[in-house]
Amino acid sequence: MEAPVPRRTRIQQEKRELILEAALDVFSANGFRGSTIDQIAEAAGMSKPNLLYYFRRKEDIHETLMQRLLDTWLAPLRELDDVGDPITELKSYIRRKLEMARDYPRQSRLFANEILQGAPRIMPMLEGELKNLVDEKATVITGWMHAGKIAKADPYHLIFAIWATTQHYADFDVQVRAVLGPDRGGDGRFEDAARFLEQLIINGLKPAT
Amino acid sequence: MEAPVPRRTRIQQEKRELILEAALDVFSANGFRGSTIDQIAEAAGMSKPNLLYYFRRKEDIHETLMQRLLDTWLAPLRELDDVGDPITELKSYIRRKLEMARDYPRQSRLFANEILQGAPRIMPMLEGELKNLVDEKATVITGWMHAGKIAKADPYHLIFAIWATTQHYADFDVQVRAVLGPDRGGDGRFEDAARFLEQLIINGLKPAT
DNA sequence: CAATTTTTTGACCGATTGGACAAACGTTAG
DNA sequence: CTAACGTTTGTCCAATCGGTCAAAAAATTG
Repeated sequence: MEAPVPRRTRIQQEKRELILEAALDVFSANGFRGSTIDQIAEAAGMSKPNLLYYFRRKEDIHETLMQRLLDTWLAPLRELDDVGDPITELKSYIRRKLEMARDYPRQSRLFANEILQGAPRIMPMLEGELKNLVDEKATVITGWMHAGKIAKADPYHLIFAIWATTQHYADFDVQVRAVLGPDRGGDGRFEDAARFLEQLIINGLKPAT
Repeated sequence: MEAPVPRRTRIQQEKRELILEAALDVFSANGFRGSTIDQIAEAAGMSKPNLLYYFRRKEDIHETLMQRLLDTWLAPLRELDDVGDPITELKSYIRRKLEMARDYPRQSRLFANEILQGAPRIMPMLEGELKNLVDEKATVITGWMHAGKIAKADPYHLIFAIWATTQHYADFDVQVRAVLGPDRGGDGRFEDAARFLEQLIINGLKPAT
């Protein structure tokens, strides 16, 4: 019996990483169907048959990419801590998500593309891993509300709102930049967004005294 | 010299509408490159050459769709009224946008797809028509802030936040439904979202007394 | 009715696509 | 050196794609 994922030599490891990096570029910019193996191969600096030596099918590349994505993508929410101060916790969750939109826009767009197409390849993960995590954190947030630390509101829609507003700066980047114009559309837009979102959400969740 | 857009007979009008309706289905679900003329033709109940008799190129269908989209898409923001009560105005803007996400999810996804791919076909509209409208409404909102009607905050990022949170329920629908589960993921989710978003944004913009 | 115009279709075309394959090349261990 | 193994590539293939075209069918006009 052989190991299910051989990947023996060091050169295989490296080339696979190279391909995944190139594929992230191509897939996030053109979607799965809009991307060709040739494009990925060229971006990775190798021939198409050579690429297919490391990943036998186009889908295999995408699948590997999506599996890694989910882990890093949910990391910020995982860190939301039960015992911390609610306001501080929410603030740093927003900040972490915004940093991910700034530093990993390709991953954000890859994810957005997948969901937009109806999540054909990761639906099980959404209904399993993702739902479980959100359920757990929603309970934490509800606890804060019952303790009077923050105003009462639907914790699920709160999480949706944080996802939507932060990922917006990666997924809709060209629109954000077009609207802000050349002056305000520069690097400062993430700082402005962070300030705005913290104010909005923290103020919006201030407990009625 | 002939008219630039003949479209003479009534049957041509009807068939073109039929095609556009089918294309909206297909494009919004698969993106531009992910959609084929055959798919659209089949969804419209006609043969491919017949479809190409009404639209000579695949791009022409998409372009027509995008042109119509922008108008209806910006209508809610256009209605944001200078002289109205700020809180009421913002509330009904949120509600209108959320209704569009509920009633026209295909249009929302078509738009999201286009922006995600870098807006190759509508960039001029973003930098022109869209930017002008947002600039105008941002001035209105800033006026409200200076008048002390709502708290001071960046009006552009406020508009982005409303766009992001409302469109999220169309663009990321499958994720929302997966997370909420079969119980809460039903038709009530838009009412819940409306309640939550109004509370969040209106509370978040309450002027410091 | 017949003549004309509009609509529809089957057959076809060149380009692109995902992928297969065997041969060539490179590397390493004996 | 040489045999074995890992890597790379040129060539090829079947399927699919967007789009053409001529001719049939249907509708319109006189």
